[in-house]
Amino acid sequence: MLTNEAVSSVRPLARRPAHQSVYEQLRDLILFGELAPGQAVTIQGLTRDLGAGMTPVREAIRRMTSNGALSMQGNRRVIVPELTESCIEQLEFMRKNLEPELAHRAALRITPAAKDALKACDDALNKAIALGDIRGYLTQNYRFHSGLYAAADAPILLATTDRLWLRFGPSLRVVCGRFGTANLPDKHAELLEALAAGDPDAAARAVVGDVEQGMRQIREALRDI
Amino acid sequence: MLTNEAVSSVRPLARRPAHQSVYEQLRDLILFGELAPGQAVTIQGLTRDLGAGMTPVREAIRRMTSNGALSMQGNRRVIVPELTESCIEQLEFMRKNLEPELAHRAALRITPAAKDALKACDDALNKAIALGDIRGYLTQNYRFHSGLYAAADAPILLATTDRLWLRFGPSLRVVCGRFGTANLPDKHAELLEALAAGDPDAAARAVVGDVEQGMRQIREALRDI
DNA sequence: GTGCGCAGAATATGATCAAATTTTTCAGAG
DNA sequence: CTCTGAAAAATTTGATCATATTCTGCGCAC
Repeated sequence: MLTNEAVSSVRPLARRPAHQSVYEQLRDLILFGELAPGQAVTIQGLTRDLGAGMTPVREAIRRMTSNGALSMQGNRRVIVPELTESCIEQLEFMRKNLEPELAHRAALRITPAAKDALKACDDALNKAIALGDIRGYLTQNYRFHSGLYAAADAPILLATTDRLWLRFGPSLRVVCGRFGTANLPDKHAELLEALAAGDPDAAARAVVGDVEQGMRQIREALRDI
Repeated sequence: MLTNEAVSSVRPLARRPAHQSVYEQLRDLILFGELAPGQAVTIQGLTRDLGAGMTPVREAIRRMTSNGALSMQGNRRVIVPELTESCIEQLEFMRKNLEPELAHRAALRITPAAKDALKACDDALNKAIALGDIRGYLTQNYRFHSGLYAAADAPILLATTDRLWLRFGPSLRVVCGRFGTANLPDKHAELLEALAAGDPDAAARAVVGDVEQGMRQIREALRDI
């Protein structure tokens, strides 16, 4: 999604700034469950792990705290926040307001090429599920939703939704560790059919179902821990 | 334990980090229309204006771009974004989803002391209107809404709403410059009555009205320019 | 119109200072 | 003698700055 960020395709030869690259690496760490909820994130740790200088790392951490994806304690430590029941409820409320709307708008505008890309993404997702590849599942699932919502041409809704995903990203690994990736009934097929039929309302309904299913699994996984 | 308490109470002026202070100053500049849409924001300009070092300023700017309150161009310039019609539509959609919900929740939980504070805030707001004090009007209006929503005890919804306000903040000065502050029919009184009556639905309706009114004025003001 | 510096701004580094945490030390009670 | 717990040293980490480097935009010669 990355709507706030510079579009590299405008100038593909320009060397990307380090802070940008660090930010994206940190984003992936959070989004795909490489960082555990409650874990401390230190500047010097990231400079070591990512091989970057201190300033770019600081900026990336600041951006992430601003996104709510990291939280700064009263003492100046930064941790990956743990989701409370209240957080989950708020995230579900917002997701159910935003993502169906994005799907609805996307269904009205999506190009055939983008539909094909989504289909390919869903195939890769199913393959990852079959292989028990959690990282692959999380990556493709994000790319699927991200690709769909990008077609809505609504950058502010998109950026806001992205931030929500960053909030529950760290908990997804826990969910997958608990349930595996096998028993997830697939709302994506329903969504792809709605897109093929050009039915925005059906697309929105499919996304509502996907969101409800996802948040229910997060809730249950965190309740058991 | 006791020694730690003693030490921290002896020194109640816990020095706030500069980057935090700079961020808050920058936030106020944006929120209360001190920065015009389209205006360039430079690091060195802010270091001069705010008397801060470069690192804290850089971090504050990064946080703001991450909030969508500033936008970084492909080249490494940072500007205050101008609202398009599409942006306004998205902002209105989100505000009408979020702010009535916050008001509803706040009405269920707000304490009498907080109600009094809101009333005082509304009085100050009306006084600012009477004096034609635009800065005071913007400040009190933000404090009124912010104070109400804080009572909802929903930090994620609150943070998201705050970011929306940052997006249209720079355009408010234009609105006030065009219309003055006199002809704003007051939804706040309606809201205060709903709070006094303990009627969450009425509070939510009042906020819907306030949002519609505010966004309509932004739309009209920007259309005329 | 194209290419070449030049000024200015942004990026990034490492040093330095300050704060917090962890480890060590040590006195005294049991 | 050992164990406990708090004070103090040591270490880790964060915050800030000065400075070097890189990039962009613009003027100017050709």
